[in-house]
Amino acid sequence: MATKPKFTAQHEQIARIAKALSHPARVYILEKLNGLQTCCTSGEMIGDIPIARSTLSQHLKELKYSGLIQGDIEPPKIKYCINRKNWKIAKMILNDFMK
Amino acid sequence: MATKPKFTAQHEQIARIAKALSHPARVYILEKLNGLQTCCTSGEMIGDIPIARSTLSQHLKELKYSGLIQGDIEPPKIKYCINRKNWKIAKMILNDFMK
DNA sequence: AAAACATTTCGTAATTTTGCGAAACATAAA
DNA sequence: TTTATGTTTCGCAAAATTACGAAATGTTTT
Repeated sequence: MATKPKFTAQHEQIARIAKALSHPARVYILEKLNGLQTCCTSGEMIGDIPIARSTLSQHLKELKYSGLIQGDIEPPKIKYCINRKNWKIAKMILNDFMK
Repeated sequence: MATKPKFTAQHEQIARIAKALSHPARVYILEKLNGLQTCCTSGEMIGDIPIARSTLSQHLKELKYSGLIQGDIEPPKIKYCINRKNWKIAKMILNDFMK
């Protein structure tokens, strides 16, 4: 019996991770938070990229939703950091896929 | 003088590669062509995924445009293969980014 | 020349993404 | 309590993505 095929959960997971990395602003954010080993406020990021504050905020929200970053509130600022656990998982999944 | 920042070429390159991987149909195609070490026609792929032939064709076109795959015409079929050179480059760039 | 085959292109629609400025929110300082 | 600071949410618009079926393309077989 020919059942209707679906995308596999694995393919969807890889696609979701890739999507998080699919915009230069998000690549910049992730690189800054991961590469420089620091947490960082949106105010410290906005000077480096050609988008409005509200747009940056949207990208941060998306990355938070993806689980790759997290935001720690330190009034009146919000310090964004890499979520090390999920970053490691994403790294393994992508590296394995690109083998 | 405060000049308007731009996204860097590197950030844009990473984003472009990630975008190619950001849809489950394209993940499936790349996995099939790379993982199974074979070339493959669109007719051989269509049975495995829940999209129309014309939509699959669009995704193939996008992957061709990204440089990650290539299509060799063998009338009346078209055999799609991984572009090993570009795949290797993409792999290095992504792995380095995810370090 | 007609029919069959494999695939793409076209036209179009629905949805998602990206972007901005204005307004709102929350906290701290004056 | 007003003002200042840092950031997000809202409302909206423009652009890009995803999707489909129908028609077109190019090739081989009959």
